[in-house]
Amino acid sequence: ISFQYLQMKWPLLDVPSSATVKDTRSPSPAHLVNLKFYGLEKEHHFQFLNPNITFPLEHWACGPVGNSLTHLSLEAGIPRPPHPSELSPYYPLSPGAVGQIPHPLGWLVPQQGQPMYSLPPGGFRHPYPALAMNASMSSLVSSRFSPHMVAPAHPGLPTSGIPHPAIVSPIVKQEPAPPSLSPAVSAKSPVTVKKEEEKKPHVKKPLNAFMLYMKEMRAKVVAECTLKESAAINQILGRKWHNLSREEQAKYYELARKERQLHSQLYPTWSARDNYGKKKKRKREKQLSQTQSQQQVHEAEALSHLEPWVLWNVRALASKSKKPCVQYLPPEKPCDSPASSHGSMLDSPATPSAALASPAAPAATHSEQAQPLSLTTKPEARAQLALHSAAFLSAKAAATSSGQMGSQPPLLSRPLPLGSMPTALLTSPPSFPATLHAHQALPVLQAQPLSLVTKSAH
DNA sequence: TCGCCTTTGAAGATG
DNA sequence: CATCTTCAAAGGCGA
Repeated sequence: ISFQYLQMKWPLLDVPSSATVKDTRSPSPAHLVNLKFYGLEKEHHFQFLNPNITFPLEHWACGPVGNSLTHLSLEAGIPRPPHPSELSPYYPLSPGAVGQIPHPLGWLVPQQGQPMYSLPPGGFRHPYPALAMNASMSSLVSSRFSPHMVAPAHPGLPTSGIPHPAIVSPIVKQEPAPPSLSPAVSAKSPVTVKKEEEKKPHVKKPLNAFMLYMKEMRAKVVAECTLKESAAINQILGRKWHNLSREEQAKYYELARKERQLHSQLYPTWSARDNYGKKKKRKREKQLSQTQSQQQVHEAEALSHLEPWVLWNVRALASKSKKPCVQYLPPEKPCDSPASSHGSMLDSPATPSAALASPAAPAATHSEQAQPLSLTTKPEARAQLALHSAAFLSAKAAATSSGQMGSQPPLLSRPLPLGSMPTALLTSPPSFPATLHAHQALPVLQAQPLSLVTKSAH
């Protein structure tokens, strides 16, 4: 099943011809089924699927009543930004003049109305003099990447002292001459070192493809929704991301790759590790307890004699131990995409090393390279794909809160006869048989609308 | 005021 | 090597 799914979903895998590049989310049977039951966008119908929802979803009026998210529909009406190679009004110089580091996100500018990498009030001196500078480069670097991590090619150049948006440390912002720009001091006391450590600017991680997508689309989604909560918006964006065509996603993967590339050039010594612990988190605790809960589930599942619905209850209990949180959206339609983290196994672009190893390939072929779909997809991932169903996703949504499931094996690994499940539990069944197709499962779901989806409801 | 929520992806950490 | 954890953005919300 999983093999067929992959083939349907990713024809390029076996036939990497250009003809197959288009419409990669092409009509697998599951898609057709989804379209049949969910409409062109699953999101259109969530209200019908979840008639009893009483939480935030209620005031989730995005656009005209009845439309819900209709016009959030991806392909419908949301203009795609021009490819970097197309742009330019905002960045007059040719990419080649940008020190071989063209602004990877320049096309976002006209989209957002304001530059993604905007110049701070008062302007900004280019922090990376080694690079040829123009408006494009300047705006890029000025927005997110701290200049202070970069060893100046011309140390003598005056510093403006203008704060950099990407620099988190307020101390550094007020520093006329950041430590890293100062001449090396041969001997420093531990105190001094520590002090400078604290002053060390916080260079943020480069945005990944999804983050770039969110950044671009958030405003649109927010504009069309009354709901402003980012958590909700992000759920929408997550789904929209999955609904993007492979080519559209490829754009963002490519941009992200360029971001990383640029980032690594700007901050050769920077490591993601540098930012570890920058955010104070209690999340750690929560995730640990979540892991423990998952462990309980697995332990229970190890008891193979348990009926599936018993296992489901076990899972429900495990989920209770988590902090209540709201799911703003109904479960995702089945097989719409691999979904979630494990979906990334399919959707992800080339590995960083591969991506970096191969410089920007011609657009035509690059999109193929940019999202190669894992020929190396792991067996368990394929199994997960095969087992995905609307119900499972529902269960997943209810039982997880932070992507833990993304790396977990499917909770149910054997076919589950629907008849064996208590009717009440059908409101949120753990899974359908792997052999049961979505079009078989969905009517059941509709007949028995999924129960609600706030985790706090339990 | 701080951290959580929520999403995906990249990368470091861990076993 | 596989899995887990953290952090990128965003803004409302609760403590």
